[in-house]
Amino acid sequence: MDTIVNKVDAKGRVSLPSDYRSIIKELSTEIVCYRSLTAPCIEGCTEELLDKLAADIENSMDFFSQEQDDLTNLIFGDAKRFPFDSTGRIVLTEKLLKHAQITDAAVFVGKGRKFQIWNPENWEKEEARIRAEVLKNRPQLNRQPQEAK
Amino acid sequence: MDTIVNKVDAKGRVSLPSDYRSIIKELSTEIVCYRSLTAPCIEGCTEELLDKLAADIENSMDFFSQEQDDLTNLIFGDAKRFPFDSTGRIVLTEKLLKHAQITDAAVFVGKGRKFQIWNPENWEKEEARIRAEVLKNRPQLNRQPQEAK
DNA sequence: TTGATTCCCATAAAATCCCATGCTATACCA
DNA sequence: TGGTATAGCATGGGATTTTATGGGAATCAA
Repeated sequence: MDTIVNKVDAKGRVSLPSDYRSIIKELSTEIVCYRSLTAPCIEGCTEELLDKLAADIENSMDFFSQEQDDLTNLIFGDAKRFPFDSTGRIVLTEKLLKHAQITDAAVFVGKGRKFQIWNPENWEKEEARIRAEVLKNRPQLNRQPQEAK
Repeated sequence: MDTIVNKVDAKGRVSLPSDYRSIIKELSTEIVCYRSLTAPCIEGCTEELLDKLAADIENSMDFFSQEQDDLTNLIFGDAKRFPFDSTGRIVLTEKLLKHAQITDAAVFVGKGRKFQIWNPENWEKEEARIRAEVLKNRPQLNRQPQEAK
């Protein structure tokens, strides 16, 4: 999936890029979005994926554990269904937009079975950071001679 | 399922958020609420889920244990049905409101197949606590650069 | 009767739907 | 090859419907 920039209008509406939509549409007509735990962006996925995550949590821990309690609170307390209409738009909430610092434009970034929505400038920086990180950790990928330390 | 803040009026009435309602409505027009065992909040779910919870408790513990007895007594002794009217409101009892320290506003927090109702300030603190806790226990989730050396 | 609880209606605000428009990429034809 | 028609998409604006919430009437209980 490509990274795509779409406008966010005054009502908070964004078109879900059609590539993203068509993948989901086989299953349903809605996605689930929540604030990323680790980055200033929105994450989106299908409800199936979220259900699976919940089931994994339930199975991997003691049923009455504090940790499980915390995780389900965090995930389901934040996640919300976003049905998209016939023109393919969803309406993001204030909470999500604020977390991702999105005002009038949003970048969709594919991440396998989920995707992220970023403020365009933030994504630019993040992408640069990721590139630098990858090159640092895997120098064999870098076909340029290593001049700098 | 999101977290949603609604007002509690002088009669103790609260609107059950429509997202919550629509999920339940397929089955019935009422929910079951009880005081959380572990937190200063109200828990709510369908009657079906409560039955399942009871079965889980029985399976996960010695059938004759004092512990199981205590747990089932606590939960079922407390649980009460709350039908919601045509406008989607329920009327919470003094006992529940007091336990959750709720006066004039209540936040609904989704929790998978059940949900919790909190005093807004208490939830804010709880959410912060959970986020910190989860990030601490799962450092691999934390992609923030490690500045300290 | 009095106090409390339940039901019903009214309203404002917010969420949702629908249609119109312009753009872009692709296909098709000369 | 170049030019044009076409279909799909993103986007804007307005109309419609839902939802939350307040107040009051009706019902029930003590």
